[in-house]
Amino acid sequence: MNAVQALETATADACCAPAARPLLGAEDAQDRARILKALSDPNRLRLLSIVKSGDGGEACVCDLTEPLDLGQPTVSHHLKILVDAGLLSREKRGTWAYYSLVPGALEAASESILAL
Amino acid sequence: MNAVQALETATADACCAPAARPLLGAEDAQDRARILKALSDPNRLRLLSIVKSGDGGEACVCDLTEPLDLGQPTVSHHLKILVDAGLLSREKRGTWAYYSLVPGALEAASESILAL
DNA sequence: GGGATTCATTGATGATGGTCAATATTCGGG
DNA sequence: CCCGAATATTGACCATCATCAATGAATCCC
Repeated sequence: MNAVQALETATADACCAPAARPLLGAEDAQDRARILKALSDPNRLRLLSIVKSGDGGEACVCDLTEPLDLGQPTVSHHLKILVDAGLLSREKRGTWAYYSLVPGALEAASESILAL
Repeated sequence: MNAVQALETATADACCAPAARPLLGAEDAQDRARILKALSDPNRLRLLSIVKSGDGGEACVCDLTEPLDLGQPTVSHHLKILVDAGLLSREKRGTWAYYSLVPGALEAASESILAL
């Protein structure tokens, strides 16, 4: 289970609870912070933006290296962080690796802020 | 102008643009990342949660130190980060400092994720 | 099969961040 | 005016992070 999946189960649990004493539990907070940390880098935000608006909702690494003015290893590193956070999914077709948004992941992250 | 205010003007500019080449500009990305970075720590999320649910929508430092199991200087440090990010506001009454949510700030942060 | 291409991984480095102990500051009360 | 309480600030320490150069792994094409 990746980070976004953990987040969704956690927020589902919290939806009907009458807000006990520690309003936001330590574990829940850690789950949410994990996702938000992946979103807290400007280059990663731009990566998500490019992927989201890419043709077919996807983009390969070669499309992402140039507009960010970063080295290819650095871009791969950021993409890995986004995949590990459950925000992006990776599909390898031939020599190329195509990244696309995980459906609902950004909405879940957004909700984790509103539902504090 | 704090970080949330900069974020609001930036997203307002982007709302009607036909999405030029660099879909999310470097400066806009940096503004959004600044807010999200303030939200990317579990203890700060819990601080926001406690403040939001506090009596009158506010809480003083003495109410925040114990439930987080952190030292008082650390809590003050986190609160300063949240204030600088434009998420919390500080009002000193007597010896106590009361923190409260800046209206619309969480909603703006949430939107900065959805509007990638 | 060999070379070229695309991407991931490793290792290193400088910068940033979270935490605490100690100290400073500000304010109310006697 | 001085004392105690609440909070902020400073300095230090260790961990994490963003980045790059170099290398490795997988795939396609001739």
